[in-house]
Amino acid sequence: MSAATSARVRPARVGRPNKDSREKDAREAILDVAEERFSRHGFHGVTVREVANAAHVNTALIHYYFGSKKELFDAVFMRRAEIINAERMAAMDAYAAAHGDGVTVEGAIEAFLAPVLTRLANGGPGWRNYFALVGLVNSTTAWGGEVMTRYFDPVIHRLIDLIACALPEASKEDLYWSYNFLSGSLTLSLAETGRIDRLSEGLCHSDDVEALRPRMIAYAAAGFRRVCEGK
Amino acid sequence: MSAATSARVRPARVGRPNKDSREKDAREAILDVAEERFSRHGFHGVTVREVANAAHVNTALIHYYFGSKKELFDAVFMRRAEIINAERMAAMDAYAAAHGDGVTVEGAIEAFLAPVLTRLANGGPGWRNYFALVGLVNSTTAWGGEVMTRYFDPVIHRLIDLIACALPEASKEDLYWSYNFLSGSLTLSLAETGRIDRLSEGLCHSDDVEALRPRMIAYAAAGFRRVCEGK
DNA sequence: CAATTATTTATACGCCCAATGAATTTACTG
DNA sequence: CAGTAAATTCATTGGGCGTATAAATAATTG
Repeated sequence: MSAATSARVRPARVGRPNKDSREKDAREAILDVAEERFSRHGFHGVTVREVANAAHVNTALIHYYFGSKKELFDAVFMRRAEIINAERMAAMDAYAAAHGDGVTVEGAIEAFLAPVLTRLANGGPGWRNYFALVGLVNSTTAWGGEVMTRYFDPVIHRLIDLIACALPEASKEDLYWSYNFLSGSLTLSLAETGRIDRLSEGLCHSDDVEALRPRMIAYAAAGFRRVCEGK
Repeated sequence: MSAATSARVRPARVGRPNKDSREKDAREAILDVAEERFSRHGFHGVTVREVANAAHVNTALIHYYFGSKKELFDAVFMRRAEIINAERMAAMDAYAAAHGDGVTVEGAIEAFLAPVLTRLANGGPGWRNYFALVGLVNSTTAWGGEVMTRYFDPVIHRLIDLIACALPEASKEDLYWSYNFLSGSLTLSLAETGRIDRLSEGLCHSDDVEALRPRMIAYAAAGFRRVCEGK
């Protein structure tokens, strides 16, 4: 189906487990390295040779598993998207079920953010790299919007529906624009460019999730209210 | 000083004015095309050949004027940064002078945003491309934070000082985090990924500055207040 | 243990990249 | 109108790119 002739879909765990006692699959090692590189330099700033070397595998192995560089990128993007989307859906469903009629803007946003912030804080470097990649893709003019739409729209519509319950007077336009502002704030925080560290001369740190979390929720909730209630 | 041996700094306008009666300098044409391409595909997603062809110029001419691809990128980034920075500084100075003791969060943010939003709405495609490029760079992990710091820090500190007048109780941390959220919202809007168009199924448009402006100001001001006043 | 299948490596192809330096064309200057 | 300097082109260099193919190696299966 895909571009190249091969691109195997990981058969049932056969073949030798890897020469030098590497604990993970070669396939997973490739994904990890690619994730880290793509998140820092973007799709075009990374070469498949570079990924192969850093993962200690042969270049051809990447094409054996993924078919092409583009398909490798997609595999990186998809791997954790499915996990985090399921977690966010569950968190919002649980919040809605628990509060039914009395949902608040703050509660909805917190449910929407919690899985991401938890993974960001405790998920290890893989998850941090992944979120930085999402932040980068989200701002990429050429194909960023399209990719984000494909992977993340359902979760976002769930959030907007939830907030619409808390703000029944809100217009669709106001809700979408407000979400766009929230999205920008979030993805810049995820990108971890070290910008706030430099700007604040060391007072704040991009990786300080505990400082980020309450401020992000308060800021976004207040913004939604003001835009959507007009007061 | 720079990488290549040459990289001329535009001498006094000599030489032939350009074969096929082109009105602009070749140099400006190169900058315009590079701006557009870099803003869509990032530094590594663009080749100097591609820029040369689109600008109807020989590849070597780019190296004649700019020395290297990296220096071309820097020239693109700097060209409009100086203009917009001066305008923003002037706008905030004027606002501070006019309101002295009675500055508000809304007023400060409006002064900070006004020159950008005006250029975005009425500055033509060059300015739109430029702002999209800023949006992309701002989210680029590898060197984005550093580049933004170098070019835009003074304006931002001016804004934060102004808001600090309106919110004298605010802590530095709260101000910096809030600014970071504002910055994310703004640069995502500038990036014009078409995301909000797709998300809203055509209801909202990324290039609708008149819809963006009042919502952006209201959202950010409310966020600042809530985070910095804690109420 | 032979046959098979999955994994990994070695090697190479064809293409395009950024960058150079010399040659050439154009316009200005005295 | 010759001389000079800027602008532009041409031809080339060396290297890295993504991808393809086939051989070699290792584990599984009958």
